[in-house]
Amino acid sequence: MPRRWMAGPPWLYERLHGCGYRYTLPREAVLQVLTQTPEHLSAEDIYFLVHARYPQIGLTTVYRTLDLLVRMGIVVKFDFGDGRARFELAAHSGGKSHHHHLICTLCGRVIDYSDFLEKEKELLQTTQKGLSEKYNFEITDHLIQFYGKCQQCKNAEKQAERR
Amino acid sequence: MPRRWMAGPPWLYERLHGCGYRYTLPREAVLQVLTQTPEHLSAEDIYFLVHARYPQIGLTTVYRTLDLLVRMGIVVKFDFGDGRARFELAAHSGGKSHHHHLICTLCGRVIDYSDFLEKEKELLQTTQKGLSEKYNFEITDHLIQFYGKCQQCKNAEKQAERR
DNA sequence: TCCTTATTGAAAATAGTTTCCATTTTCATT
DNA sequence: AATGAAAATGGAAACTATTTTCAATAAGGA
Repeated sequence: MPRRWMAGPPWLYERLHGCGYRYTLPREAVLQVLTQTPEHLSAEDIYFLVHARYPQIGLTTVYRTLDLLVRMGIVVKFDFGDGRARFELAAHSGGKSHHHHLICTLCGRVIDYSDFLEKEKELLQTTQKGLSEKYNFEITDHLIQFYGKCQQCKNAEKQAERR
Repeated sequence: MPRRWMAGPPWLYERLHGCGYRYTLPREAVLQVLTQTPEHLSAEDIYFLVHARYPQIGLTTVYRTLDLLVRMGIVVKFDFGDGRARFELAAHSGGKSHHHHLICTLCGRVIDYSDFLEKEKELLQTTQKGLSEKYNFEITDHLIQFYGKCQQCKNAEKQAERR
């Protein structure tokens, strides 16, 4: 039976119970933050946002909850190379639809894009098939990221040159 | 003038001096390890191998040296998601030719493969062009990795099921 | 050889994340 | 609604990879 404080996605209760997990406030609060904030939040970001509304929820629990949600496939964990993990809601759980990331190596900015995914799908299919045959390796996931210089950093560089 | 102890790649001296850096024993030792060991070594792995021959070289220096070599483009730094960086010699510096990585999410094993790179090249070109036009983002690098279950882990799973 | 400056090594600091453990909470069963 | 077993929590401490600090050392141009 749903709780009075249940304000997150209505499927969470069922989903947790289906896997033998309990429905708790921290779990709802974390998921709510991820649902309402479409950015690439770090565990600490999420902790602050959760903590603002529920000060009793600790950082440890946020980490544990994120880990659980990732294991359940509800949340996706990314590594943009700055030493801390980022989390976003999986597409099929109400998150942004399938997209990739452009990462600026100068300022760390992350740009989502969802163009050119057709080519990628092709690549994945070919590769997946070939590799599973050749190495008997079962691909379950992939990571495609592009690194470079964003518009803002390029402009800043030009400015610096003029002086 | 080359040192008596120079045993690493002969171009290292020139390369370092060309960038205003000094030619030192730790730098040579680290590069020598990377040249002789085609695996995906962590900083600590490299430290142990270097330390075996030159016990006076410290871990800090290994980190610093790797950082320098990465910045110079001689070494490539990877992140396979296990919390520590891995290093390999860049293809144009005598390392393995261009390849990608299959990462087993169960045992952490990393398999190099260099098939299916044509499709990837196509993808990169299309994407690079499109993104630089649309977002004014200058792509300088990319990361493509596949995750899944390796043959050994699949077999182990089957074994476990039989019991 | 001398001298400036880059480089080094050891120890301490840092940062993100995980573990420990006593307490609290969930929820199936009374 | 009360009970109790097991799961979940929070805070502190631990842990791990990496970085910084700083005094001592070494490189290499003069």
